[in-house]
Amino acid sequence: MDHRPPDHRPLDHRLLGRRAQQRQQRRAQILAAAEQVFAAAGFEGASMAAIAGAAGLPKANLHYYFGTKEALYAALLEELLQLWLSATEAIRPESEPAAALEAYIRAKMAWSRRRPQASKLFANEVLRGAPLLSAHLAGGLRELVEAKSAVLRGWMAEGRMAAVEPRHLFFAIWAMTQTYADFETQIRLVLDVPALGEAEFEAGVATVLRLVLGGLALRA
Amino acid sequence: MDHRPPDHRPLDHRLLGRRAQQRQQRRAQILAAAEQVFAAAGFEGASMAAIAGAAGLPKANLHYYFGTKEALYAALLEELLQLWLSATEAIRPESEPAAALEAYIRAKMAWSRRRPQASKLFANEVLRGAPLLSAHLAGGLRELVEAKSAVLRGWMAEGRMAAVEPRHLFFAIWAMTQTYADFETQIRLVLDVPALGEAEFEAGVATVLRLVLGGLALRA
DNA sequence: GGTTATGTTGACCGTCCGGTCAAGCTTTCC
DNA sequence: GGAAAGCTTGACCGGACGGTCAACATAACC
Repeated sequence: MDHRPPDHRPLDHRLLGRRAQQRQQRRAQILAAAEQVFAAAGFEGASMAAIAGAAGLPKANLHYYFGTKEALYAALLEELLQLWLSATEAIRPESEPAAALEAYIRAKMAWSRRRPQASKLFANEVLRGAPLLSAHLAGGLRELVEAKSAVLRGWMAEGRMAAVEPRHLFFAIWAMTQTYADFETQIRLVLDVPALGEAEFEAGVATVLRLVLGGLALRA
Repeated sequence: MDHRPPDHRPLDHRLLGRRAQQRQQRRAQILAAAEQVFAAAGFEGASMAAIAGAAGLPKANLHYYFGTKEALYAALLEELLQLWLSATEAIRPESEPAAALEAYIRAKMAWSRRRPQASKLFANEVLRGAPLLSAHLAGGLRELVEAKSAVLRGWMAEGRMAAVEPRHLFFAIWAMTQTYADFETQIRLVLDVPALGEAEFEAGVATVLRLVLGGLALRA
């Protein structure tokens, strides 16, 4: 039945990697399902059975790959934190302040639009006191904020933007942009629309840009 | 042993109300404990046994007063929603825009400082899609936002503040102020302080005021 | 081809949780 | 004083959940 030629390449990397490849695909499959279920139900509310169902795999298989529910959750969070941190790239000393902040705000808003579950998951974890993430928040995130705050302080010293406490400015931008993912339900109900679409995100971007750029005297 | 004089006032309201009084006190006692536990662990993560322990009562007693866990949670949410809504009182047509918005922002910030658990509880519910609150959000909250948005639109038409979409302005203010309660863990870790105190909230108020008032051209 | 390492899976287990209940206690009312 | 109504509580129940395991399947290696 099988007419493929015999394989004479026992050391071929494509063959050697077959298991590793499947292994990676399974992990990604489980993580994707876990993101949906954890975001919708929270850590406690989500069940391994529900995640297994969403992934189309038996429950015991998840335990084979990740050991425990908590380890699966932690793996997911670490993956998402990388995304979270990467959005600050626009803020560099040689950039124009207004353009850099606008790019940053647009990037965060786009993330809220495209990956709302990821944002919700993150919010949930922080809301609970970040039991699995506090080390990363106190480490990598803090360092990043310090570095980017130094850039903003430089711009302030040069008179290129109003003087504010940069870290609180970040808190404000994070809050305003992530609210369109985390509090999507509330925004949807207040606006009386079935779902947040292009128009709502455009209005959100416009509002956040006006407050941040206007508040920092970056636009007349 | 008991030398108190016999009670000749069978119709006295103070006596008639004794049970009702105790009943109300028990309810408040349970609700206060529930607020702590639900905020710390979320709806699914909280157990009736934990709430009972925090309240210093046997678990069966909670069920006597509230029936089910969900009913207890719903009773708590309704109570908190009233607090939430009452903060908008500062925004009235005859007020000065800058003063009204400043009072509103300070009120919301004060609430984040004094009742962080309540804010977290609310955030948790909305994050989950507001299964028990969507009716109130689509009803009372929406009406209130519409009414207050009309006030802001009036000010804009009179040229007393910059023209923005008022509902999105509310989303931004809610997000920025509540983040000091909901994301307190993250803010604490980034700022590298053991707890958010007077100084941190002052800096937060200053930042939010600058963005909102500056963004709306209400201060030079 | 045979042996070993790696994956897969249904069945099972101990624990915890929301909720119930019956028995007893306290207040109210006559 | 005594009956009725309301409140308190320890003990219990069924179900769901995280996690384990042994048996089996597949791929890798010699």
